[in-house]
Amino acid sequence: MNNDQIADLLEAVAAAYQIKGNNQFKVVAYQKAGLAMRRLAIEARDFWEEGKLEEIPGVGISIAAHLTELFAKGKVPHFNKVLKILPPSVFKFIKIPGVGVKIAYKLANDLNIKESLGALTKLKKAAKKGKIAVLEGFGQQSEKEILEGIKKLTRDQKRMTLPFAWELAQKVIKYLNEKDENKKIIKIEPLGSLRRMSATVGDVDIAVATDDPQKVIKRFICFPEAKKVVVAGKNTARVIHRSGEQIDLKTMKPEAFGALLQHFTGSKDHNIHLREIAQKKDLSVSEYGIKFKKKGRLQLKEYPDEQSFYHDLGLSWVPPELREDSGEIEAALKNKLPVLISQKDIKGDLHLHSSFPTQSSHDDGLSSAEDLVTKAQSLGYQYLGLTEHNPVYSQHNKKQVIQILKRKKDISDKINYSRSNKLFFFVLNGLEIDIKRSGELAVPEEAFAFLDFAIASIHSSFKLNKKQMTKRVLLGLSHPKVKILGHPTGRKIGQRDGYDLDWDQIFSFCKKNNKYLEVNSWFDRLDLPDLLIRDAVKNGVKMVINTDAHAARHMDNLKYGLSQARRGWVTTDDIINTLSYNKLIDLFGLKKGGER
DNA sequence: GCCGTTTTCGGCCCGACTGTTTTCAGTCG
Repeated sequence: MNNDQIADLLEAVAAAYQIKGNNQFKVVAYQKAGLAMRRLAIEARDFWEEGKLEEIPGVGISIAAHLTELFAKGKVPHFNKVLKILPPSVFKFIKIPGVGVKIAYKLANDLNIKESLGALTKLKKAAKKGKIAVLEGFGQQSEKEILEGIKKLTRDQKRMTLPFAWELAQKVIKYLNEKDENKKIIKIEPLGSLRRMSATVGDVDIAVATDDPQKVIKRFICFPEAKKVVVAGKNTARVIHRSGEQIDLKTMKPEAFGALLQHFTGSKDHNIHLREIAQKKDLSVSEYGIKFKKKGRLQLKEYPDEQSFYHDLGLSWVPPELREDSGEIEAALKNKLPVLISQKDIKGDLHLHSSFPTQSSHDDGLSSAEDLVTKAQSLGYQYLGLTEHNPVYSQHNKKQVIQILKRKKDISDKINYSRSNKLFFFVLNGLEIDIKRSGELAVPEEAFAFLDFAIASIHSSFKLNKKQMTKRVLLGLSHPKVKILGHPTGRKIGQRDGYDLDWDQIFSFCKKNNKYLEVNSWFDRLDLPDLLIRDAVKNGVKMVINTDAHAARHMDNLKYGLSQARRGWVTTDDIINTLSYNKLIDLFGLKKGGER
């Protein structure tokens, strides 16, 4: 059983306890334990094998005992007994927005829809026949909302990738700022998972600090790419973008903007933890500010910015990317938050595809090597790595591959030696090489002489089991010229999960042999994922943040990989492309002496 | 059921919204 399945189980038990009317805190405890499972980057089974289940936050003596039974025997009779009271359809119903466990349970029983299969269709039918409105506790309105909820559910199941949401938000912000002749917008910021730079985003939420909310809202609902205005209220508005995505705007007077920004940035768990801390100090926190007890009465204090808000709770300001309640609050209380990496620390991009034709089975890039260099210089970099795909191995013999790579090397040599050294810019000649199913690299040994370094990546046979896949990756990484494991999990957001790897083995191999895990910035990869980045940091494994650009303009995407690194608590020291050119080639064993 | 630099017992986040209600329960973020 993997972590997500265990989370499903624990949450189902929580739901059953809720229906049974058990202690609500017991219910919450199971929900928390479920969430903790979803957050683990390492399998809970591994914790069990090491006897460390109780080290998972939210897992205590009792749940640990149940999980132990689960791993040892494959089932937990106690859970099965508890779950018997819940018809399987309930778990379909609670996915409908506006329907929680209680309502789902009532619908399942009163309408006699117990099976999971076809449950939503049956519910829809019942609603259309007016069978819900007549149930006790329901009415016309709730029936209508359930119908709309089902519709929304089918539409909403796909979350946006971070880059899509980010660019949409920037468009709205730019539009609002451009038309703001009277400077009504004092501050404007994205909110929620978007501001926290989570890899996927549900809705685009934007906050504006202003003294004239009506003017801003009037402007907002005229956004040319909006196809529908849902609501335009006094302080908030909602439109539907032509892509179908929802965009919310929230306004607040500048004096109180800090608490609003903080509250709606979340995460929910971060906020809950903050309020627990506040409570112990006899304070009460909300989106309006902090209430202090004064002479027995509560008095609200407002905050123009987040810094002063966090300060009054005894914390240093927490970067949004860290606000997941995964240790950042404890660190902020001790003023020991890490200094996160930022764009200015990046000295080069080591995963770029130029238009040089390597006769690969994958895509060539669209921009010439020279154009990539120009772009890199405009970004303030000192170097870049040209890493086109290897020539397709089934259609080239050794000699042909070497010829292609020789011509490829000429291009970087020409750039490196034809320019004035005063420019202080260098091209590393690399290659992105497929790791074949067997673990072999897809280029002949002799070809490596023409390369400065290589990235090894998996582009096929994703379904090997964990043991085979780990062996394959480690074999691929073991060549001395291979320095980087490209997009290490192989996930494609919204399309496929990553393949199964034994991360403990990968981490210790990388650390021992100076191999570097890539944080790939491509929009639907964002790979390594944030949780694994955090684990890599904890294990002392160094990484490289690359764009995998197939055109010069894609080199601007580095911010997305960077954001995932920040979510993984990454500092400059953890990332090798923050090194100067000389230090980098030293690390790669390429010290050439002389002017380079 | 979990958790602890005031606690191993006694607590456990806050406010808004909504619909079906006669004073509130359920859901959401």
